[in-house]
Amino acid sequence: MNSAERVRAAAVKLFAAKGFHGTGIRDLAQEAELSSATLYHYMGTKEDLLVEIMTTALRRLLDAAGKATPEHGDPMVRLRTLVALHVLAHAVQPGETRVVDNEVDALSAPARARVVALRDEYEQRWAQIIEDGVESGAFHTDRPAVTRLALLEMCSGVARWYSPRGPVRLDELATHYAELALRALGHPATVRAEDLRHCMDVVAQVWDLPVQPGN
Amino acid sequence: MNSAERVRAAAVKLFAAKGFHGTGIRDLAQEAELSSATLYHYMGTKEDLLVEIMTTALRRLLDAAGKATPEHGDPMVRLRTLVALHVLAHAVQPGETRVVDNEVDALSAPARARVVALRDEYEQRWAQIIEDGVESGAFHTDRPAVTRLALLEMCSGVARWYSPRGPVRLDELATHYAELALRALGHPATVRAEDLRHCMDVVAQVWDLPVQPGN
Amino acid sequence: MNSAERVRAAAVKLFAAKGFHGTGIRDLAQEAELSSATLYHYMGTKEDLLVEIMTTALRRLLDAAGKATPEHGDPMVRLRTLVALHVLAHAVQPGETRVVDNEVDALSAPARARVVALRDEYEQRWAQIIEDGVESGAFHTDRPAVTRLALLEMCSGVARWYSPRGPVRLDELATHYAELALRALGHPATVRAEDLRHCMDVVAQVWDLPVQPGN
Amino acid sequence: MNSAERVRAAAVKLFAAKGFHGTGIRDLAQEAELSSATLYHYMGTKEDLLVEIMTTALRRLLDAAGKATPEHGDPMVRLRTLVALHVLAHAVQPGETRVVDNEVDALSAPARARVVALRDEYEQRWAQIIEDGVESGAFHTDRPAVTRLALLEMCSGVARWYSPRGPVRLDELATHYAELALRALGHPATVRAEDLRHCMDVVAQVWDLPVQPGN
DNA sequence: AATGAATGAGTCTTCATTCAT
DNA sequence: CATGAATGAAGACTCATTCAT
Repeated sequence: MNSAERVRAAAVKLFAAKGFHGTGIRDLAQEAELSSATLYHYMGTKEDLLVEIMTTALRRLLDAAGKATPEHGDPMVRLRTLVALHVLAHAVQPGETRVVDNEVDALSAPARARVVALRDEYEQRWAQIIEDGVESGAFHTDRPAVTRLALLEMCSGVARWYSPRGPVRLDELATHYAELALRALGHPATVRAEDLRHCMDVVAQVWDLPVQPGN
Repeated sequence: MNSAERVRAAAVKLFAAKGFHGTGIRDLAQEAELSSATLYHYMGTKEDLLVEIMTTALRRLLDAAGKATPEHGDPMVRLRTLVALHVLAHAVQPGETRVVDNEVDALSAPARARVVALRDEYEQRWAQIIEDGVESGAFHTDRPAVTRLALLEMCSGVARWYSPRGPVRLDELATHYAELALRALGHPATVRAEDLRHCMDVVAQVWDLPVQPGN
Repeated sequence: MNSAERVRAAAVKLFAAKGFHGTGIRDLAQEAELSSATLYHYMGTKEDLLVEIMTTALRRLLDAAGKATPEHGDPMVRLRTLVALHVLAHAVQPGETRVVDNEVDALSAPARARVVALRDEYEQRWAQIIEDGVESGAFHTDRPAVTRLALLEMCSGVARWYSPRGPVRLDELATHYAELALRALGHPATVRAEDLRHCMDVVAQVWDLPVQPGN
Repeated sequence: MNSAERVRAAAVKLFAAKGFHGTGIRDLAQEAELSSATLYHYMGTKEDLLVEIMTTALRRLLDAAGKATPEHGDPMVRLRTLVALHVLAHAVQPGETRVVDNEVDALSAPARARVVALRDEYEQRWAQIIEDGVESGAFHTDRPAVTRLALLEMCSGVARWYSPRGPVRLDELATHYAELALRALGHPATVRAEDLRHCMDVVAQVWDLPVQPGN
């Protein structure tokens, strides 16, 4: 890992653990094993670093969502895929996603606008799928917007507690959440690991993970 | 509202909006309409203020949970009550709960230990009810711990988006979430507003809210 | 002299001696006998301090010019008065005027615009008098604009070398420069100290100087 | 223009425009289109660069003064020549002269001593000519030292406003200032462009300018 | 009860300069 | 000849906190 990567990794780790305002430039320097002046060879301002982390994470998520879920088709299939994708993304890069979820308020107005636009674009996918499913009679909920927010929060929460060293494998996690979401939407289907194979492949590709069968 | 209350309210608002580290003593003073020196008549250190806010919020939640849900009895009833309580608490005092959820890392070690102990005590109630429900056959989930965390995150998320000025009334919100939770646990029951009457009374009492029928 | 005044005096002294960029906040603090943090009770930013010094100095000069020289009347009388005023101002507050003359480039664009506007307003007085004198035949110069700039630079230069502890008294200085200027404009008049009495009174009043006869 | 020259030109431009302390090594590098590390192939320290610019400019001025004005002879002729030379030097290399005039305070003590010695040597020429003129009855002033300083400031000021793209040609400028100076010294002579021919030739030679008749 | 004044330690960031490549 | 990488010191400015009044 070179210096630039070390800086970025340090920022993700510390911003996630202590928050943007709780992380000093000296903390970053120490974590990246550089002097605080050298840090500035590899970054603009501290905020630039935050923006870069956030936009990269969100772009990857959007990219993965585009690759994993078709625009049209069975809402149940699309939803379970999107849920699995979201959960896996949060389990696989908990640092980045915690930063995205918690530090939006630390951004200056123009940067915040850009980040929020990306996030809204992503959430629109959820809204569309739920709407389609309700229309087709696959999903049952009398407050689709509330349900969408509830499911999003439920899935994002994974980043706050999941550990790959715990007893739950990634495919189990994804399967479980996909099923929770379908149940919450009043859909009777059961989700099996093989239903999410393509989704896991996309995740492995977008986030440069070694394919680990049974993970 | 007297000075001491204004300080507390300012802290809740700003800690929730900008984070503990993102909020300066001068911000607090301005929000509370006091000089920064005067602030120190009504508080100890900035961290003391944070600790007080967190422990008060958690104690109230525990208190309310004790009053609203019996130790034993039908797990379905207990769960829907606890979910409703949790959701209402987060909707009614979003500032406090966001602080509790987001700023634990800002605490020094000893203070953090105390706060986490309270939070664990509260979460243990969720664990117990889910365990009881699974044992009795009321709930169906093969990963009770995962499900518990998923539901908790889902319900806590309310503090991040709910607004009393939006189209969703509090009783609708509570009912909706209670039903989402039961569905996720594989329970067929439907939840109606009158099922949560007692719970709403407890909330109104514990958080000193005027009882607003139809809210 | 209270703290706020000490800060201002320190800034004038050091900005004049070492330039704005050459003066550190710590230099100011040391000169004002305050800690560098305490400095910020009495000022905004370092640039605010500079702007305040400049605008105050220019406003005083404009004020004095308004009081000492009539809008109309004999150009020779008006010119010798304005020259004397300018020279005295530069001799009496050399720090302020050196800052005004040398540090305009250190200002940010909006602040610079304001300061330059004041300076232009002042220089317009010179232009008007010279124009009037040329028109009336009192002055002779085939490049009034060049002559104006030459005289202004000549007079402003006083701030760079004059010392009240030297052999030249203030009234001698003013008389001498007034005569130099009239000669340069091809006017035969001789200037005597009593011609400048009113002008010196205005200076004493605008800059809060004790009236020192024979100075 | 090679790299070394580009560095020097960048320094003159930026030191003149923003001051020594207001100019960073990175500014110089950008202006010279080099990396900041490469800069150090062509210079010693930043201060060395400043000293070199100052001493070169002053040496040229001294050199030109030696070539243009005889040690003895008619004070009027010598003065008008020296004034013309000074004005032309300041008009032709305004950057260098502004640096010399404004940045002496930025020098360390030993460097300052050397630069000031050169400047004093040059000013001594002015003093000598004025003294000779007063003695011979050609000039009339009761404060020769004050007059000398006034004239020097007047002439040096040219560097602060003259532009070759304006309406005033160099020979006009020189003629005008020479006449202003003579008038200020009470001398009745009129100065014509051809009186300064030799002086302009010397300037063209010392500063490597293409001889542009009518400039 | 309230606050203006004060500050040491801290903030993020830039400085001029060096050096291995 | 050229430069990316590196840094200790310094830059301006803010921090949470205390205390005399």
